[in-house]
Amino acid sequence: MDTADLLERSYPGRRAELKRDIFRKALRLFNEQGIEATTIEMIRAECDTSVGAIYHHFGNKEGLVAALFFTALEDQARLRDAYLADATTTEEGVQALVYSYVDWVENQPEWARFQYHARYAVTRGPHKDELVERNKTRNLGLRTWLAESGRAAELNECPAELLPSLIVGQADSYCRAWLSGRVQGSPKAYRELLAQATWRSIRREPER
Amino acid sequence: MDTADLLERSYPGRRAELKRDIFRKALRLFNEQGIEATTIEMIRAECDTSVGAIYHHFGNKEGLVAALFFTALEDQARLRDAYLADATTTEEGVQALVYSYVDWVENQPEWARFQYHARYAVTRGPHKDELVERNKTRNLGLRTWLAESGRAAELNECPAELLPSLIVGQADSYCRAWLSGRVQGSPKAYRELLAQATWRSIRREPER
Amino acid sequence: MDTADLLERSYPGRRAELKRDIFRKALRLFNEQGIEATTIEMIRAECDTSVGAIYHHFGNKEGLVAALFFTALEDQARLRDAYLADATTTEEGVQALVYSYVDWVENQPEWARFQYHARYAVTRGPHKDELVERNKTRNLGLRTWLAESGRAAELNECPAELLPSLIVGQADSYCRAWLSGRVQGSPKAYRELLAQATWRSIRREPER
Amino acid sequence: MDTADLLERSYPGRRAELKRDIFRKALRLFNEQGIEATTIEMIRAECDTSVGAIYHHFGNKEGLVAALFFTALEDQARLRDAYLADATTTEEGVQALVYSYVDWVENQPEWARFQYHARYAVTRGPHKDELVERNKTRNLGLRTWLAESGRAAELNECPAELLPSLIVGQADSYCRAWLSGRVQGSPKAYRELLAQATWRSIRREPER
DNA sequence: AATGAATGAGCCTTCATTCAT
DNA sequence: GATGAATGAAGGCTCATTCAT
Repeated sequence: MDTADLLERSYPGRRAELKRDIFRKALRLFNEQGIEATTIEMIRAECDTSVGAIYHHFGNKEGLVAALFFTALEDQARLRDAYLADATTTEEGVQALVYSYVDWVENQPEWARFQYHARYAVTRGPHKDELVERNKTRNLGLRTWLAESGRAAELNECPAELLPSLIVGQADSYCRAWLSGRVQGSPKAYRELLAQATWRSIRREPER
Repeated sequence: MDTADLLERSYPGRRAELKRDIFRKALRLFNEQGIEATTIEMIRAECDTSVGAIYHHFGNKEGLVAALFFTALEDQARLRDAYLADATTTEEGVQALVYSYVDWVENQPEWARFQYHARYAVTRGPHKDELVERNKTRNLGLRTWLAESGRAAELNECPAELLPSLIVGQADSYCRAWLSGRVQGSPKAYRELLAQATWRSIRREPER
Repeated sequence: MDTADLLERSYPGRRAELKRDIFRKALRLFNEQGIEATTIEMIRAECDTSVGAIYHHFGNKEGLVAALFFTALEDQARLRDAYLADATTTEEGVQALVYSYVDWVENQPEWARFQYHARYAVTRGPHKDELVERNKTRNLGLRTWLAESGRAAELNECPAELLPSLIVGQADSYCRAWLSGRVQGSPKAYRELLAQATWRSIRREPER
Repeated sequence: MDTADLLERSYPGRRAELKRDIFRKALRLFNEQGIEATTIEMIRAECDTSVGAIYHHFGNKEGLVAALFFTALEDQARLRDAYLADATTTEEGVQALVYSYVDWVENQPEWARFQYHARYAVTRGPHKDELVERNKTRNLGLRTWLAESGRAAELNECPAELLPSLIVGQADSYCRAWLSGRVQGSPKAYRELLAQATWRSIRREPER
């Protein structure tokens, strides 16, 4: 599954063709040049359209960035929820979170890269409220799963606010390194190692 | 130890007073407004100096960002190496890495926050070569420690490129969350939990 | 024929009205204040437009200077080729070159003055290659005429690279003096004297 | 005779060493980079001195340009007057003017090149009155020679304001072409051809 | 005489956005 | 819906010049 599929999934139909084209090209430019360094004119040139058309579809530059960002977040959550649905035990659930994270980044490296850089801009921009709103809805499934009875018994005691970092921190760290080219090995190739390490670090250890 | 101390350490002497003042104020503005959104004029006004003086000392905006960034990296490495020097066992070494990371972020939250955002800019800007160069020298101590005989025997087998993410990923993730205000608990308060989790995830487990 | 005509000839049509206006006003300012001393803001104020419009049409200041310069060169060549077309003998050809040079400078003193000062800037700027290119095409007619059979027999032997200076040097020198106000007499009033002097200096003299 | 000699001649003595060094290096920079594009800082770096020292010796940038310009003009006039002193006939005088012009440009190409570009700046700057003043004194010898009885009888009738261009126009034109690299042949190699052409163009022709 | 940090007016240029066609 | 010329606020940066040391 590649970028085109992701877009077709998010914005289906023939009418939205130009919109999807702008999305695709803007995503590439934002990653290659940086969000601030990418001008509307560059996007216009790449898409062979007019600045007016871009403003017609996305309102303004921040609107385009936010739209891309939300698309990325929601696609990532979609995969996570799909993996989580198949997990029965707590260990399988943790594995699902690590696998889905790693797999999504490797399948959608452009969207992943963009998401890392765009979060800062969107968090401060006029769409920050919409972001908070969407975060809530999007993470409902995850919170439900975490809250299921019996979880606490299988995990080492630890503050709730620490848990997300313990679960996804190592995978996240490696994915960032891979996206920035500091390491070569594909995240997917290490997903078992990452999931096992994570599980060892948070499971409740048997009493001696 | 606060920001002023860090600066006095990096740029000692009376002559460098203005330079240190620009540093301090620019750091704050970059964090508050964002690097791109902070203008030279804002810094000038804050320091009650002239644009010429800023350019005289740092060449240009990118030079100022790079100087701040290198200062942060080197101060962070200084603490890491100090902690590492006291570690004897491998477990203590891993603990030193986690503790120094967490402690530095909490002691220098402004520098830490800046460093996260500035890396992207410096990596792409005209100081990228200097960054690579400095990275090499700065991390010599760490690489030496990691290469010491006996390490492999105490750690679970894993690719070398994966190890840094396993060691520092969880702490890094939590520090980012704390700096951005998504969590409240101080990183230092969790440093034992983080170090233990890390160690459990990478130590070589006894054969059953 | 004045500056307005020259421009209407070079950039015809109603759409180009603003472009022509910028041209006209910029030419005057460049001559009055000097090219370097003329700021985009001065041109903007004079044309009652926006800086953006100037950049939209000419790219940047160097682009505007180059556009003016090429317009001058091409208009001058147009007149030269027209005069040359009517010449049959070699003497008439030389006369055509001197007359057209002198007449053009007097008819278009602003363009002539500008051309003298802009050559230096364009030769060193980013349009230098375009200049070389255009020089070739523009001087095709002249080179053809000079190469016609029989020329050598009517002229004193002299190196080819010296000939242009012999033909146009005196007229050029006087035109510069006139444009800078060092002399009063109109170049056109002296065009016969200049052409005769030139012809005497290069014609093949009868054997004694 | 080269640039160093010219300077030793104009500013003799040991104390003036730094002054001469600034002169030499500034001349080169002005020619290589252009007068406006050369900054005081560039000159300072080249001379390994301080900006203060430059201002101490020349007042300001315009003062430095003017000092260089006057040095060039006066050296050129010195050679011209020396050549003229040896001429007895009118033809020899014209020859002396052409030869001295050509020889000086070839002996002092840097000063010649500079003089062409600096005239414009000095003519408009605060030293313009000094220029007019100096022109008068400097050209006394030339005007005396031109006014000597009998000249008119040997020259074709022509307006006085036209004569300088007739005499020096061709040589000047070729020298400019040579300095700008448009032609290769050394001016000196063509000095006889140039002087002869000039003489044929202005001498009084025998009645038929 | 020499130094060089400091000044600050002013320059060129960019670019998100608008709006008449 | 589409176009792209026009807008103009604002930014980074330069550089001649000054002056305290």
